[in-house]
Amino acid sequence: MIRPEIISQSPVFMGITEAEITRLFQQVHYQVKSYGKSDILVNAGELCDRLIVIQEGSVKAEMTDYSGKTIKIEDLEAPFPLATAFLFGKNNRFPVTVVANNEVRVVVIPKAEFVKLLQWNTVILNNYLNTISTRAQFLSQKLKFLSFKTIKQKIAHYLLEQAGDRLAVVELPQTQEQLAEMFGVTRPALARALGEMNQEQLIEVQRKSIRILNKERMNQLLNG
Amino acid sequence: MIRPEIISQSPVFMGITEAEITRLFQQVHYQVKSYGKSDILVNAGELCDRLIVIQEGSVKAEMTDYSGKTIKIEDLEAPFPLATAFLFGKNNRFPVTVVANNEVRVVVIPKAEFVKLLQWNTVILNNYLNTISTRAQFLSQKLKFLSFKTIKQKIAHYLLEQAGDRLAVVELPQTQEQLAEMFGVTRPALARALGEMNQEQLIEVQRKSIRILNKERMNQLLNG
DNA sequence: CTTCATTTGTATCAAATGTTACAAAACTGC
DNA sequence: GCAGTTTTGTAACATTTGATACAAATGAAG
Repeated sequence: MIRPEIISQSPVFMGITEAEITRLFQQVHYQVKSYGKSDILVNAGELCDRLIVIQEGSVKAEMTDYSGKTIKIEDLEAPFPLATAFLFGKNNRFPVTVVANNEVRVVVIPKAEFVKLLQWNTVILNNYLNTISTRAQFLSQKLKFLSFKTIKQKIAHYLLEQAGDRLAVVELPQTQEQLAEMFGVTRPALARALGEMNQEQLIEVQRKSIRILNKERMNQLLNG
Repeated sequence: MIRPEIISQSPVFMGITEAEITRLFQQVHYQVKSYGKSDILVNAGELCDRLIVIQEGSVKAEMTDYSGKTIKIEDLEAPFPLATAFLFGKNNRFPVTVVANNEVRVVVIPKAEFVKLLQWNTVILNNYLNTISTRAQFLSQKLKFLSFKTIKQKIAHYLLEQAGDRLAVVELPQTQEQLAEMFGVTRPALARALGEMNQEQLIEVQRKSIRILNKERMNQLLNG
């Protein structure tokens, strides 16, 4: 029923041999469920009391707004787990409705059984802790980034972070277009801000190559 | 050395009897360390490979900016744990420097030992998972809120959330001043946005009482 | 009711950014 | 080198919001 060769590729079960997975799953209760295209796997608001791992096919997560319209949030495919971030915590309800994109087969492990796996197997425990911790760290980073109001602040933060303690020339690894999207601003606005910082002798812009001229004043931008 | 009556109040060890805590701590390696006022417990950037629980006193978390100036981030006191969010995950380094505010005594549990505790004791495991999951959910919420660009969007989101499926009149539980701060905008800007939405027949504002007139168009604000 | 403090509504101006458009520069494949 | 595409620089204008100020409305205390 379960396919260890796929499960073992899932972030939560990574690093576990197929044999070990087979053995572990013999000792917990779980279900393998199949869905056809457009079937609903999970309704938004439903209690998240089980871990769902996609074994075959792909699903999409949709969010329903207050007027009832649905918006697609993301696609997930085998071997990824669903909503690892909502198995625990205060508000452990699915924030999204999950719909099958095609023929889908999933493994459903009740929360209590999954806790057993976490306690039995250090690798699974570490994998799971790493997964949600990494997510929290990612969100935290993103939040910090958004806390900077002006574009110049975002640029300053980004450049100082990229530069670290090393040399003062930062090579942009992306186009300004992509950077602008990361910053959540328009491309001309980003170019304008870069241009102004250039004039203010904060940085020296030469296409993708940016030299930091004044770390001190860059910081003042961020704090004072 | 450890004080079970304090540790048992810590979020991670909540729900465990003092006797059980004493027993558990006999089976893991840990240290109790003391610090004087202004001593540094942890330097930013240091590997976060241990759980630190404050047993007595209080500490402050400071962040050092790129020019070397330090900014206070938050205060933490007994019986709270330090940096639970950074024990696991990809980037498990302390993001802040931790400094003692006064005479401080902490319990330090190496990561590997803490993993043992998680595997031995379901309550600790659940507490810890709940702690970091709740944090991730909180961050996720906050991020969603910040993703709304205009003040009107923030108002629409807030009102629709408050209203839920129930009646269409929302009583503001705070002053506009406080609401404005929550939204990260100035008070006059909030009042202006409310006034405009009033004119546009989206809502009917009467001081702290706001009636939602058109849910459909409120949603259009959020999405399209 | 009167007086004072708080809260709310409104106006004006400046700053920052979005929107749109276009040209210059750099890159790509030939 | 050349033609076409992508990327970048720049401009003009509209929109949104911040900053500041002040008046009107409300609420609280006497």
